[in-house]
Amino acid sequence: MPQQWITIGELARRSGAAASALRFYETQGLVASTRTAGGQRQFPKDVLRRVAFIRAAQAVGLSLEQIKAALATLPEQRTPTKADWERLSQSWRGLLDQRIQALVALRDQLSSCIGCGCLSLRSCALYNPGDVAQRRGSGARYLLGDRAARPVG
Amino acid sequence: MPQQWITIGELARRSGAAASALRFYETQGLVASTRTAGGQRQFPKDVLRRVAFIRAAQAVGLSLEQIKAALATLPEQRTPTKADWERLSQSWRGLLDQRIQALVALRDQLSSCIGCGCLSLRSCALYNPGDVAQRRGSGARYLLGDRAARPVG
DNA sequence: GTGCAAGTTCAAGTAAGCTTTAAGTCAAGC
DNA sequence: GCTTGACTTAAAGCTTACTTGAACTTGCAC
Repeated sequence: MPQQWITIGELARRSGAAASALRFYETQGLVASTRTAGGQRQFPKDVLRRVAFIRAAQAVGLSLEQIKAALATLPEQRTPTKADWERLSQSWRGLLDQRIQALVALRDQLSSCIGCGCLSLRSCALYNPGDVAQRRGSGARYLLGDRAARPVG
Repeated sequence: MPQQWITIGELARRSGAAASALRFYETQGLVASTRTAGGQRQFPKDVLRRVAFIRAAQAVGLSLEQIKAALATLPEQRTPTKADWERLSQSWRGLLDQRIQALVALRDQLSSCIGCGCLSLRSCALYNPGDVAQRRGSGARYLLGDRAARPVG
């Protein structure tokens, strides 16, 4: 096995994530490293796959918390098998399907609103608080709406 | 004209937005009010429609900044006509279409990845930084990706 | 053995869209 | 005239996912 370890700089270059992001991931328990005698991080090479996974999951819309949970279901010591990846990918597909459906429903509502002119009335479905797409919450918005909206007021 | 003005509490109840949110909207210039002699807000009744618009636009995924810009294109003094609403709705439709397309593309990529097993390799399109769905940025995430991602590093 | 890039930690800053809190004022009913 | 609920402001807090800065250390080449 040539070159078992990589530095944070190399990991950053090869994964596309900033070194500061990688350090942040480590504080959050998403990746792990050992240290050199001098205290610098040594990442095992397969952390590259892990970081790639994190970025793909983010593209799907998962939070780091959710990604961490997903990573926790992967085998710790052995390289994940195709079945492992498929399992995760399947759940991603479901999430994407849900989001797409919600957006399509919203778009269709919008289309019918254009037709009927109800946009200026409060009888319009678009204007009533419904469970469409994403919701507001206190603090940041969540792409996946995995946190229920607080009762208003 | 019975009951020309409403209090912030009534507006909150009827619009579904929290009073604190309405005050925040006022600081951001999204809604306006006059004051009683005692300094309490008086909202014109048609601000209800405006707030409904804001919430609908948020459901579509617009930021308050974008909503403010959209509101600025509405006539200030007269009640917006059906044509006004249609114009805005049309642009919303386009945005929704774009987002749906991006998500569908992502889902399809994911599907083909499940088939080919490439999820464990970095040749997978999902793993390479591309312009799919939403992007990370510093700070909050944007549903619409209307702000370019900072260069990594 | 020196110079410099690349690494380290910790704290604070950033973004959006609010909510919460503190400390007080107004309006309305009795 | 007093209580009570609704209202006021300003400032701080919350959340996620990082970045930035300061102050310093390591590692490698020459």
